Amino acid sequence: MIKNSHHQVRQLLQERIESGEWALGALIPAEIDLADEYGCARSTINRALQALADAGMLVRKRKGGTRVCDLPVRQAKFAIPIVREQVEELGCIYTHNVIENVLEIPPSSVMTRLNLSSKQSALRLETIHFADEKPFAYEQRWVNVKAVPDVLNVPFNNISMNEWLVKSVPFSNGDVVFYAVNADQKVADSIETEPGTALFVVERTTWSKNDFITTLKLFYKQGYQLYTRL
Amino acid sequence: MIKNSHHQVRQLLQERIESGEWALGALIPAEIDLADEYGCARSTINRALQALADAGMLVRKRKGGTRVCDLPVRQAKFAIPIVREQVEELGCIYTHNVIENVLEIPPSSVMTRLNLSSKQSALRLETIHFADEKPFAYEQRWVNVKAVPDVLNVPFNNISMNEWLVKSVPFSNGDVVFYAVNADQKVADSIETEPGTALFVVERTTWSKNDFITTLKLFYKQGYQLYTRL
DNA sequence: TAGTGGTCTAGACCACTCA
DNA sequence: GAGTGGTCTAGACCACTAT
Repeated sequence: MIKNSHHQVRQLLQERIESGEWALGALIPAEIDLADEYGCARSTINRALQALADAGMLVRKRKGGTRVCDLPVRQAKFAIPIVREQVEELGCIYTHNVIENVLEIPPSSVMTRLNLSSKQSALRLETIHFADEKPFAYEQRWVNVKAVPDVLNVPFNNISMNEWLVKSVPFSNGDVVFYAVNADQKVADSIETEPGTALFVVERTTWSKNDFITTLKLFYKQGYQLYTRL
Repeated sequence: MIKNSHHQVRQLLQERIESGEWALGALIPAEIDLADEYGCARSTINRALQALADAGMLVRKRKGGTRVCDLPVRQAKFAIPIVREQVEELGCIYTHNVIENVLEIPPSSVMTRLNLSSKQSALRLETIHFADEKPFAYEQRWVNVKAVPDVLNVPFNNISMNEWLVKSVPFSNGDVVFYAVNADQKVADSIETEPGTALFVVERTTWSKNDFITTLKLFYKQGYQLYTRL
């Protein structure tokens, strides 16, 4: 009767789903029956089934029972990395260069994103990230100094703004957008490529409780790929 | 002493982390102590802490105790959608047009990805996806017919290959790569744009148990953005 | 070796929702 | 009303690992 562990039970149940023993949308036995079949407590079955439901393989309803998901959704989970870590994972040495660092009134698009009123200024940063002294990515960032006043006193020689913010405002929320864009002259110059080159762009805005912290665009040098697993 | 539910306990604990009450890397009280403090069973605390650890906020070790994660990793989860659903979410009518559908020996790059030996042929498909009759994305796909022989008998007028595969081989694994590319002449023609335009590309390979199923490239029309939440 | 988290159990009660 | 999953509890044992 195999070992009782929710991991093993989960694995066994998953195999029964993948093998097609239970068709898409089909009702599977109730927790008590499975507990009996596998010779374990109901709560062990419950943990396994909840995990499979989290993974999108099952849909559960009280009284309605548990069904195999009829419209399987492939979902991917990936980590939004710090640029330095991406570079170092490639086996390269990371450096960066802050080419702009000014306090000024942002354009209205940024004002909206950071939820600022019209008179407030914000910190504008432009940074080039290097891998082995070759340009890797170009970053345009605005920081809401009202939300993180300390930012004005940090010297960004050894640590990038990205990393400093992650450590100072650790568990913020955010949204992320990925898209492709043709490099304009300015971006092209920054990462030493031709204008018009297709670049992968990440746009990110983060906030914490009620304060908007920062918004940024990150233009990766051509050839960059974001990889993930289903 | 508030209600006992792992959801509520999780929320309360999360607030203590976000507020900075427990610093980055700091040790937090043991499960038993927290159970005592919140007046609930240890297993309730355990569920809450495990959830926070899953979310990347805590790191747990036997005997070592539970610590706030020192290097918070922002992770995002998103669903890999079916193109039809993406189009319909925009409020547009979805149609598609299969412009190629041939059985032939694939190039070696595809052969490797599908784990085929050199003599085996595979199904090559090219599809244009439309939103309100305007091109939305262009798809190049190879299908391993040995893994899904039925595919040869399916008429792809009403259902796209993507959807048929999702339903026929429901819970496959896969990897996904995102990047940007300049449109070549062929792709540009397919989605009615200029060569050189920066396009967002998704490359995906899926497999199930031991069989490789399909590999594809999806070129989205300019302006497409992939959105997600941290 | 001792303290911590990981897990299982048996029983219980409740919330939801289908018929 | 009855059957299902959601959750809590108290107790137990084990696996790991810091000291």
